[in-house]
Amino acid sequence: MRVVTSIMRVQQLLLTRIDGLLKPFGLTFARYEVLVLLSFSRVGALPLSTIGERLQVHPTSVTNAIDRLESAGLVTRTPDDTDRRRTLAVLTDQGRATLAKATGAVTAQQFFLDGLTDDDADALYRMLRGLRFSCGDLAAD
Amino acid sequence: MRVVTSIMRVQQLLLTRIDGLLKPFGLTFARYEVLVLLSFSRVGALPLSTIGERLQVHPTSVTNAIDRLESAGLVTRTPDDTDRRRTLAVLTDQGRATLAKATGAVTAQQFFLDGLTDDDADALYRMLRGLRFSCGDLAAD
DNA sequence: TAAGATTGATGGTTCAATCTTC
DNA sequence: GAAGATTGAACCATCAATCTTA
Repeated sequence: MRVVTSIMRVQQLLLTRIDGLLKPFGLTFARYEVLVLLSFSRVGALPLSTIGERLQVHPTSVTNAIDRLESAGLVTRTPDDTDRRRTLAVLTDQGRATLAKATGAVTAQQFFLDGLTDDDADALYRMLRGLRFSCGDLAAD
Repeated sequence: MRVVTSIMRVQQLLLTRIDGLLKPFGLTFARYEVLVLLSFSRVGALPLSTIGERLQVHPTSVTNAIDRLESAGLVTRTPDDTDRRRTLAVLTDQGRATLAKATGAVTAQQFFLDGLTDDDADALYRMLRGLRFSCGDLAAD
């Protein structure tokens, strides 16, 4: 049970820390993840439903994130002609540029340097992945 | 970086799962933690500021949680005579009873049985604790 | 009927500002 | 002035209900 509360605390600490790093770019971690996902899709465009599946979040969260990214000019909404129920989120040039800068700021920080070695980080990742599976998370990074 | 996103996912999965277990008792994990903390204090009463420090959350979160716990009749607010700036949250008999039932429901679940051994869980806890320290969390459970 | 997206509601967190009391 | 608690605002997450389209 103490493991559970520890995960909650660490998540909170990491989130506020990362959000602080992303704030100068007008981003939060949630929106940053969307940009990263779009940049991985080499077309730079993805249906909102796909974004929700990959990030394991509710459709409402995707709509909210895209709303704000669109307001900031980092993403545009485009109808999908093959299936007109779908809406595509398209990464703009400005979105790609700010993503590059934001990634630089995030990766410049070393969150684990003080406490963990590379081997420990790897072991930690594998245990967390095991937890995700046992909680019913089918998506593996 | 994948460790960070994994922590976020696991936290989300665990939270929705635990919240689901606590819902029949009219509780959430945040409010459950407050009740647990109060029950540990053998007087069953704690200043709101102390609750915030122990749980590492903002004063606003404590006010919010106590508001709802008080509405449910699980806690009462009492002024502190020694320092009248402070407000004491007092665990009621009903609060103690629902806490007992809720704890039974939570501990009946084994979140890690599928994926982790006891040794792994212990190693996981120690690594998470290391992360907390390197993030500036001085409170150790 | 079902899938994709949106809106409105609720609960959680934080911050900024305020009010009372030390 | 500083500490403790509260209020109002902002953001992120969920669910329930709705609307359009397959």
